[in-house]
Amino acid sequence: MRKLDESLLTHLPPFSELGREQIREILDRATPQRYDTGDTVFHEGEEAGRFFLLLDGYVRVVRMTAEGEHVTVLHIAAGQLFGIAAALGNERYPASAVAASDTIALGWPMRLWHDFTATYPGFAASGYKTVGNRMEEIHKRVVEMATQQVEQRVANALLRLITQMGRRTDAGIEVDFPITRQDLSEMTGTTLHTVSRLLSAWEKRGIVESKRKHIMVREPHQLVMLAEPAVSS
Amino acid sequence: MRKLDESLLTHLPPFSELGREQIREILDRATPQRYDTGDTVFHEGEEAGRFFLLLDGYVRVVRMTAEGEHVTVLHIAAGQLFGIAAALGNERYPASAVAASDTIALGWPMRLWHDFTATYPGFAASGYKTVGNRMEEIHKRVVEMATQQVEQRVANALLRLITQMGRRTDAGIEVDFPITRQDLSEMTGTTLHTVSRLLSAWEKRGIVESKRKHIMVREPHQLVMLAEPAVSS
DNA sequence: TCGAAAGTTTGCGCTAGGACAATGTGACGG
DNA sequence: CCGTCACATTGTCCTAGCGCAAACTTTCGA
Repeated sequence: MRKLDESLLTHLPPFSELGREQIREILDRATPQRYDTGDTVFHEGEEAGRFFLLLDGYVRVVRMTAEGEHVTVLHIAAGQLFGIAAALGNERYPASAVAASDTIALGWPMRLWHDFTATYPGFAASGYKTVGNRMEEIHKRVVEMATQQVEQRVANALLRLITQMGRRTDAGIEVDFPITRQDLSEMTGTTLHTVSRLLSAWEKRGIVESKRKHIMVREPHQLVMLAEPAVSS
Repeated sequence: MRKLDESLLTHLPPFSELGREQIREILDRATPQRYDTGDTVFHEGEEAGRFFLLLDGYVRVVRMTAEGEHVTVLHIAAGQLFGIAAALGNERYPASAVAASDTIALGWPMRLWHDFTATYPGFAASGYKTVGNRMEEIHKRVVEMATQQVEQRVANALLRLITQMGRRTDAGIEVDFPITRQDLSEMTGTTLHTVSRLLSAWEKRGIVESKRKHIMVREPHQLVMLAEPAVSS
């Protein structure tokens, strides 16, 4: 296997303060891994043996209920750490990680988490910042689920997807990985039927455009309007 | 003001590994503070100037929507750290903290967070563990809100309250701080009316017993049954 | 090239639970 | 002791959105 290039990491937050040799050390201990769309990187409840950096693609963080229903907690984009259970004092992964598109990740044995945070300046801070951002995002989810209607939640979910993992095209912004109505319903706590109806309605109004597994937002601003709670006055 | 006694902290996780003198140092830098029921310890969005340890009482972590609705994210019991924004790389508090009962807390300037984590063994780990537990709890909230009916959510919320902050009495387990239907509805994303109806129904069945601002669970096991998703078969 | 599987759309009926409204009741300050 | 306020209960109505069901379409493997 050929050596990984240092440029992979140099500009990423967890490593941006580090020198060439330090990055070399880190890379030499990493195991790169490919995952196809739908592959599971790790399972909820499994012993947290490794932590990861997503180099390319997208990963979905999913929890499953006793009844087998899936709930998507958040999405992770390239450049971010994930599976960092150790940062939170967990022995096991609290949720599953599933590749939302074909992805490449670097993995390290979890015991190195403590080495890395102790040794490399900025690494710990960056990791905790990541945790903080996710905490913030999940808080928002809770508030949304507690206060908003389904249409607003789906609009918000879609807006989040295009801002965080959208691909700009000449016709609008497209979600950068294959996504089904079912996926969107698992992000918003509704059914694929309702999502389908909403997307159909939005498509009629020219706000979105979608083909099987692809969703493109033509009028983000319109979607923002839909995402806001209905004004009564 | 008289000196705080070291025994306040010795057995609490963040400090359990520390010696007498270290605890003394920590206490000497703390500012104790009383809060009456309903007082706000800090506001969402406010600059995160201090972090706290709850010595006695209960604190509610609340977020507010643009429309002024409150959503209770979680509750904190005595012995726990809170307002630890710095642990997550936040400059501002991501939510408000409101005293759910008369409480006493110790506060430290936020810059000491870094000193404490660097200086005192076990302190950092304990703080991150706290964050991890809360993350886990919020995950569960998201899953509940996405998959369960209102009755199940309220039952779950009540179960959580009596396990984490319940007071055993001879007639059952009582929520250990004043709590209204409104409060419970803000924890579960429903209305106070629906909560009232549920509690009335449960009271008729002898599962709970409630007077104004007090809720006692007589039959926790029955409540557990209600908290589980309806079995169809 | 064809069939099956996966994803999507749409119709219809029903109900959980929200909105609105009115009344009841315990607590507390003057 | 009384008035007021905060909290609680309950009834009635109504609709968002789920469950169920059927049909359609795209993709992909044999």
